[in-house]
Amino acid sequence: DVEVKMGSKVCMNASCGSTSSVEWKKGWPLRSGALADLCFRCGSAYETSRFCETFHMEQSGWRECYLCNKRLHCGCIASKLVVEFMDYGGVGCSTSKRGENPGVFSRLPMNMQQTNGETTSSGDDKREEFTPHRGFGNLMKQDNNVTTTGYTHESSSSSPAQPSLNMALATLLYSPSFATPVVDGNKLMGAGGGGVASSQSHLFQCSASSILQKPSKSVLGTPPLGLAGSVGLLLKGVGKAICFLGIGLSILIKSFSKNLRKKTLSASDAGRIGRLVLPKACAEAYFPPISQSEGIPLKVQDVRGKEWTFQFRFWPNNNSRMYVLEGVTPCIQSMRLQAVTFSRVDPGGKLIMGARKATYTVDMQGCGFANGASNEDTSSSGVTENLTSINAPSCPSQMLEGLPEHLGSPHGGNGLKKSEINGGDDPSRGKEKKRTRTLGAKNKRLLLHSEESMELRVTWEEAQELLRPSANAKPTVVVIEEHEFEEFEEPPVFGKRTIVVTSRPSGEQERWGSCDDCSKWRRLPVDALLPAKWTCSDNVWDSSRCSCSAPEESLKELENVLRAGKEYKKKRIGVSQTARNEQEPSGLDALASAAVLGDALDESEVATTTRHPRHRVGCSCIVCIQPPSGKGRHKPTCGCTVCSTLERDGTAAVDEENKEGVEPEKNEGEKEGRIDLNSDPYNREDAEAVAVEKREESKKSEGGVSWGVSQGGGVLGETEVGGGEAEKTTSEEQKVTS
DNA sequence: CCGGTGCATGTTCAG
DNA sequence: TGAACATGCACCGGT
Repeated sequence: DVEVKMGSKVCMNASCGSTSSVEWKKGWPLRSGALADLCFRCGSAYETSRFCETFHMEQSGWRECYLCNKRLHCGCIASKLVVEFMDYGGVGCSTSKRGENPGVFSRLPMNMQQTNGETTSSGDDKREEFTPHRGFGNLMKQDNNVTTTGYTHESSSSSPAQPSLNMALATLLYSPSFATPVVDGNKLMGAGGGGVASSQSHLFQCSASSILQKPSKSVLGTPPLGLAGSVGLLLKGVGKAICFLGIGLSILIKSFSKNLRKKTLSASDAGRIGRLVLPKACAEAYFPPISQSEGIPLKVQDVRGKEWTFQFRFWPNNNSRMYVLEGVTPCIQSMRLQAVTFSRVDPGGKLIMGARKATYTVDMQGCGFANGASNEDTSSSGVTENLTSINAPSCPSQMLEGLPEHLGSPHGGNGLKKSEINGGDDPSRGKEKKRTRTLGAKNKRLLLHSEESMELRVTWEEAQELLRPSANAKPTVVVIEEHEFEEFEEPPVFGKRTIVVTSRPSGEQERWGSCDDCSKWRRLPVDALLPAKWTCSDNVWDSSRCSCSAPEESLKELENVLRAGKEYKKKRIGVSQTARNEQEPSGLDALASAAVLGDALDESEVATTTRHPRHRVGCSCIVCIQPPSGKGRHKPTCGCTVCSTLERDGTAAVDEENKEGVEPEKNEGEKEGRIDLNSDPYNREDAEAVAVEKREESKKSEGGVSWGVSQGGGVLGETEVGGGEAEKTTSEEQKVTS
């Protein structure tokens, strides 16, 4: 079993990854039926039961063998083959149990019968790769009858190869509080099982393989994600993730290998009922097998380590099943609070901002304007009201705990005044909870439209232009439906808007930024990235103009450009546009409303809903503002605000934007009074026209803030922003050619 | 009366 | 045509 090849293999121990070894050894069984390649060192450790001790010492999941007291690692791929979950609680190692289960261990390859070998768990993204192949799972099934703990694999599976999760790994799915999940009416474990409540017999059968092998349009290639900071949920120990992304109302169910499934949340999913219908294939591939309709509780961990418990169950449906996750509302809502997802779409580099109303508003308030305050400080604006309209979270603390940690960003000191938004209050979570219960939709909207919040009125375009990846953010490229997204661990920051001018005959570009104090324009490196608050003193690129007292450079070229832009803007927008802007809400409220929830600004559309009789007229909850599916479904070509908004917001929007090449100006013109998500957030004419206006206003006021509200520094909450090239894009979009 | 639960039904889509 | 899915809705229990 030892190969003496060098250089042609990679040690499949993710903690090692060595490509050279004097000897290559075989490790755990792979899905393909082959055995993992291990370098000599890892292979030796594996063979001698020292794998865990060698590589996983610091990881959780260690247990003690009930029989021999040997320390066992029960969370990794190798150990699951050699760890037995005792009916009466605790675990036993293979050595101790072997005699009881010869059917299992006698079939294990190599020394696995004797090893307590452990393999990688350091990289969850590798886990599935190391998953035993289906045949092995079947083999292990035989053991089911031997060491049954009462968990009987469903024989009437709707799928002949119904996958089952490795219950060894799945033990982590069950919290101690669910020590007695009902499956077939039998307890998985007796009391005192310490949460170890399963039979080893249900090996992770690589059930997803059917999906993997049969890619569909919804099974997409993606690099190992590790969730990449997205708002995700990890099925602990299973190497699967459910990723709630703010992009649209989508749920990405992805494994850590190469498959990814997206499920756009329907109104039902995100509605007050709190039930999320799972695609059957996903449910059977990624979730534990269930035989009873009442299902089992699933512990799911989000990327912040927060655990959620959902009830995974099914309903009989025709002759099949409909799998649902119950109790997802708090989680989804929590994600809403913290998850505004910004992703860059290629080609085009457009930032797609997926946001939900509550989320966005909260984030916006809580970040750039919060002076470090938590963004759960929804304050008097009642931004969490919308949650109430759906479902009060069962675990508000979770909602709150999941909020962004970046609120004290150094970028956050400028811009809108928190006190102007929330009255200077810094309510506790309890307060927020209280408000959540008491404020209604109308209150919220009224408040957001109030004068206090006027400074929040940033247009969609403006908001997009201000978003930048945080300085140290390194994107993880995720491919979703053939479009690459850059996911960032760090939330975006609000940067200062600058202008790139291509004014020289050589075509060389220049970037200009204005001082927040004196409004003088300063020439910057073309790749400069200004913080939200930037003054002459921060001008490290030009020592002669690093003070507000220094004269401004000749702006002839720039001003010509800006003037031209302004004229163009005036032509295009016209008087009606202005009037519209005066009447219609704009800015964050509109943006937030339109982003996901549909254009709630169009009250008439919302008010006429009859889809949810229990919802009152004007209800703007997520259920009511989404176009119905089924009978009342809107046509694909439906141009109503709800449909268009949802399309724009979701990954569907990504497709649309790329496929259709929507002309922003046209759409903007067509949808008066709305934040048009079709519009190009970097509409350069708009940007420049605005720039001219702002510039002139600034000049008039002698020292006013150049860009009005544009300095909102800080960050959005749990946010991803396409940003590795944000500056590039920004420069492109704001480029002005003379 | 209201909200939760479980199932039925209509629609869409893939084979 | 059947499977999958979204959601409508009847029923039931709690308030």
